[in-house]
Amino acid sequence: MGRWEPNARGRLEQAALELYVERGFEQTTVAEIAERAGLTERTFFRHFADKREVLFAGAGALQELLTTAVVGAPDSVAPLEAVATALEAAGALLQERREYSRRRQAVINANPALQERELIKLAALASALADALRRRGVTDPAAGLTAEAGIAVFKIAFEHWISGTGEADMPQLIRESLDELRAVTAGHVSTGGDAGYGQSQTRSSQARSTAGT
Amino acid sequence: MGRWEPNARGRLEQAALELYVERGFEQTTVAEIAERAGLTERTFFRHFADKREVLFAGAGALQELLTTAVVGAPDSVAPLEAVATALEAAGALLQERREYSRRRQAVINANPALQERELIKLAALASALADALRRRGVTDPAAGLTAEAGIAVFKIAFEHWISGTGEADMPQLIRESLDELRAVTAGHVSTGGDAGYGQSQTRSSQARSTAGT
DNA sequence: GATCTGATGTCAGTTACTGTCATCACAGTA
DNA sequence: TACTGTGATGACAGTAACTGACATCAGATC
Repeated sequence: MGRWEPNARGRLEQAALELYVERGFEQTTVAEIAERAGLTERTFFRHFADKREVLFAGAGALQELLTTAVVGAPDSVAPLEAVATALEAAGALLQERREYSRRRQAVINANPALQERELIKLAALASALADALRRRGVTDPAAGLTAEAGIAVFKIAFEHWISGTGEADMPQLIRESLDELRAVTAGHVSTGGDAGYGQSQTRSSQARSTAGT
Repeated sequence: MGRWEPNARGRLEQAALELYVERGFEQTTVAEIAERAGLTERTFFRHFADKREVLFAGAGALQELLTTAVVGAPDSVAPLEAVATALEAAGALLQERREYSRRRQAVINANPALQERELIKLAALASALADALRRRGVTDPAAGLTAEAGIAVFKIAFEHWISGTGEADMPQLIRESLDELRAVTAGHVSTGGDAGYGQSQTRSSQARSTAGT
């Protein structure tokens, strides 16, 4: 493989995922990844900030998609609904690369250092979503909370999707997860120090049973 | 300082925070921390898994407090309320060490690697909260969503508290943040593919204005 | 064909982190 | 008092992630 073979970055990504699957993340050295891609260790670090980042190259595009969708939603759409619709679109995209997502997530789930990286990417998504909401006129702290709630909904739906047998539909799972969140948070809004207790938890399980297929 | 001075772990924690504040996290070597604590680098790594972990020694106690509070809450209390009450107790605890929290958070906010560690600690808290809820009989996915929602509420409240001038009361901020989440998520629970749009976002800002002091 | 530019290779260096074994303080015990 | 076991620490060598500096090469432009 000559020095100027095309798509060095893509070759590094593929080699890394292969090796992480074959022998695990920690048991793989950057030198090995580079060698399989026909490059040197130094070149790896020119394309990716560190050994973990090679698994998260697509995060930028996802963030772009989400923020564009939120900013572009009609004014009449409520903030959380705008976020939910954007997440559904992202979910539909993920669904097109199901096997890749599975393999990648298996690697991440097997390594805490990779989970840390995933979490900060999700936090960055939440931050970008909050910014997009503010551009829609949503004020703080509602913007931040709506964004965080959206990411929580996505996380739960994604977990369900990735661990399922393959039948589940991501946009639908996201919608169901959102319904569940609404059921779970529905309750008396306190007006001061003393809280409004006494609500049965039957409420959430009832809502869940009606939210399904 | 002799070889067997007491509280080696505590000395390492203090030396690390001092140095991270003085010259920054990345500009501090583990050897320097150990030297200031009167120990060696090797001993540092016997007490802490890595250079970041020294800032998160208290996470275990916090998790203990939260899960105990959730499991011990009366049966009549709704899941999200049980979580909120536990978070208020944790917030009250944090408030007793405000200056320490401030310094520590400033260090974390200045370094992405530390933010990653903080996020995985929060994720662990969410996971522990979800487990505690399941022990109360809450089913999935409500347990996971309620826990994630609780952590989101806490994150927003904590940000507000740490960036404020010093007057704010953590339990109250948590309660207000929860109210805001309830306002933001309140809405039509969809029963299928098409979503119930058309809700004005005025709702959330109105709720916010009434939730304050 | 000369030159410029950007991607890559080479090499030396720092530092986080680990494995291994020696050493020390202290507690118990005869 | 001497002996012994135990746990914490020190000393030292080694691996691998990551960085800085400079050389080199392929292709585009003139």
